[in-house]
Amino acid sequence: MSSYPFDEIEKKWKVKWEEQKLYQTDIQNTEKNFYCLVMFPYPSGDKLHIGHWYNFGPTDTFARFKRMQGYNVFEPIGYDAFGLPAENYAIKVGVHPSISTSKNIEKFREQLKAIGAMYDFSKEINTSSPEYYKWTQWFFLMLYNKGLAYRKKAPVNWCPNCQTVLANEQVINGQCERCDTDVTRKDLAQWFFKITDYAEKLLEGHDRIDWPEKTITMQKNWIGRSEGAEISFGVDGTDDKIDVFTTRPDTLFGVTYMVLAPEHPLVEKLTSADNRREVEAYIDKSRKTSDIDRTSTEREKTGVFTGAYAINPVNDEKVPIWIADYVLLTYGTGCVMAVPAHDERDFEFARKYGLHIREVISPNGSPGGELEAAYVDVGVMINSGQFDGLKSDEGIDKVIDYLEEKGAGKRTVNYRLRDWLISRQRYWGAPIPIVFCPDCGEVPVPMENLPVMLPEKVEFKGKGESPLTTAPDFANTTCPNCGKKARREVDTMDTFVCSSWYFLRYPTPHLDSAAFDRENLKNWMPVHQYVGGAEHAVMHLLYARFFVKVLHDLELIDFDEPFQRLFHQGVITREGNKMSKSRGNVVNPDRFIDEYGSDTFRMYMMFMGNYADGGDWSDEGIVGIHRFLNRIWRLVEMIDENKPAGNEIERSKELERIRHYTAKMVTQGLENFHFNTAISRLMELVNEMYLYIQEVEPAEQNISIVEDARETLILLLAPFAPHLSEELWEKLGHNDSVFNAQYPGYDEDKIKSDTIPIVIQVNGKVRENMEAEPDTADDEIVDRALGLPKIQKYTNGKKIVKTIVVKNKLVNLVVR
RNA sequence: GCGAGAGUGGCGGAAUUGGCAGACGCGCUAGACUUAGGAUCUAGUACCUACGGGUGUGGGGGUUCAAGUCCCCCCUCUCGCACCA
Repeated sequence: MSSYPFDEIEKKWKVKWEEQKLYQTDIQNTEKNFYCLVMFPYPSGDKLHIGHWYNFGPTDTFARFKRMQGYNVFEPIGYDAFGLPAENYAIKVGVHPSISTSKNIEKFREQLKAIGAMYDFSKEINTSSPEYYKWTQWFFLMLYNKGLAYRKKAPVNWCPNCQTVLANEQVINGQCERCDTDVTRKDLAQWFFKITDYAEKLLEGHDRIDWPEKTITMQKNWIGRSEGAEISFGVDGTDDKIDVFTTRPDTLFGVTYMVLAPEHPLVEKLTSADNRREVEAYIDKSRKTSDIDRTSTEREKTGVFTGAYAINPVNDEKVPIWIADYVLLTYGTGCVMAVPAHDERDFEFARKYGLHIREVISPNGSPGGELEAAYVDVGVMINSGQFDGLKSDEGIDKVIDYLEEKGAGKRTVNYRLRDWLISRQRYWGAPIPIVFCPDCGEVPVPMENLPVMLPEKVEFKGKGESPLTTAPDFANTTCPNCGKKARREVDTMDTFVCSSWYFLRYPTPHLDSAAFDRENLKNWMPVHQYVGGAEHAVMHLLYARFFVKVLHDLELIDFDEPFQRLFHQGVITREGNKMSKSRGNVVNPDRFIDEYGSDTFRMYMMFMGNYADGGDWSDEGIVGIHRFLNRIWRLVEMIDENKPAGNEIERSKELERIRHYTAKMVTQGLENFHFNTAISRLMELVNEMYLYIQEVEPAEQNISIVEDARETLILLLAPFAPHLSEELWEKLGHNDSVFNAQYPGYDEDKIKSDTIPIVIQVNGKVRENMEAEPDTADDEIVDRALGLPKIQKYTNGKKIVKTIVVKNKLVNLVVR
């Protein structure tokens, strides 16, 4: 295929842009700033894959568009460089993570440059550099000092493959988010961030950000706010209390038994001698059951009786206390009051074990006899003492009021969200700046001693203990408080901690007096446009919001949401299948960049389909875009070689109309990330220009319209195909970069044509078309339509019962 | 199981305050140019047709002058949640 010299052009402009420092953003600028951000990559040993390109290429097109619209655009890039692959590589091959990581970053940087994006490489970030992780540690201490970081022993998620603990968010369907290994439980002392304190603020902020509805819903569900009451049950024959959380206090009179999670601390104490063996066997069994099995809704519920009884505070009734593994220790108080008549799970359980079922909510106010299934909807309270006859939804409040009066319960809000477990038993992460002193206990490393440097010399064994234990110089230290011998914390931080604040660092990546520059961030934050994968909805995107809200509460920043507008790119498939190494259907970008150039490659990705939906890659499809760019290249040449020299008006009208229409549609398309249709409109403009220069002799061609169309085309193309457009712009005689040029506007009046095609239907079927002037009166349109021979064929001898006119669009004649 | 989204030519995909279904591209067909062309330019391309038309947006019903678009039922796929008391 003959081709424009893309190789030469792309090389030429990459060098020129770098020489001119075209993309170094003036960070001190205060007006019309635009912060356009992509989720920074993990620099793996592999090259940039197509998913990176799909995230970065189209986003750069958007950023360039904003720049040409006159914004001072900041488009930074960096490396989320701490993480497991580098460490696993060290275990396998013996290359130190710091070496492999810096090598990978070098490679990545070269690849990123191939995209031809406006990255300001002078603002690059590397989360694994001490210059950066010093401030990650500072964040830890800040949270620690505010009581938002704490250490506690708890049953935690353990990935046997990664040999480390995981946060709840990082367990997907009972499997490790990274490697899909089944996660197990371990009792370990671990560090947590108190994100639960921010549940309410995280929910409130959702109303003020322009994010995909789906992502907001996922966060809301993850936080899982529910309103209800905490109710205190006595334990028969003891002074113990069992607190339960319920959203249905209106069903309190229907409680016929209680269920505790098997791991609940009270179980040991409550269990009677007669039941002990059975209870212990059950606890043992449920410990061995994996979480995936335990939380499967398919599985039949099991449980055992403890031999103890609880006292219902509203009616002093004695009800048996059971344990069952469908009750989760981690939600609410770890126990539930069971109301089998009005809860499906309790109903199933009661049926199986022959427990009593008492109806207390009736659909119509009268008892319904034996229930076939749990009735969970609103109804009228019955068998509920003084509350009988109340509508159950009103009863909720009344019952809580009564309990509060009696001191047996209170109104509460419960959340599904758990605190964020941030410690990891791995080497390649930011060390947690804490020292354990035999006398002083847990002591934070003083801020001025940061960073706590990762030791170089450690053993990589992958044994489930932090490799930092193998560095005596690191692990053994002195207490910052009393100076005695002490031990350092050897766990490192979850890499999601590093990525929770990187966007604050980009404008001032080398600042050594603070993590970020508060005054400067006033000009840049919140990020105006953030683009990245949807898989981070309840991980990175929730953590980053948490960090920003904490900083805002501490009055260290002046905004409380990090990302104003968020967009998730879709996933690229091949022949309808996800790309994966195991399938062997991965597209290697390099091959296509060699063959067609990076302009073609990035533009084809945008043309494949809707950006939010992803698209299906086709080795053949890409030639369409390559042809299109060639067609533009030739078009510009052809116009140069046969210069228009006339001013004809008739034929050029349509060209002029399309030029303005295209500018409008491309502008709107880019604003909304509709790259694919924007490119289609550009193609239409090119097609029309070809027709014009072929149908009209150069001597007749309207100079100003052709020149304007050509210039507009290049300007509109520039965000999509930056190298080619820059070259063509230069060819047109411009000295300055096309990216310093102004984005073309359009004239609405010129988009309107003199006549509009009107569709004529008879009984809803299209029978004829005609041209009419815009806004022609309805009567006239109908008269003209009735006069057309083809229409008369359908109306002759028939009665017109109704006429519908849609202005400037169609006429429908209903005949009988 | 629950929730959300999607299903349109041979292919990727356009078009939803209801108003010509299939923009744009791939592929295919024809013509032009050409020594040649897997380059380029132009035109055509949903299906059926006794050439009058008729039928078509996963399937079946409905509302309407008019339905890919709205309503009801069903099928398939994708994503999210999965005993959250």
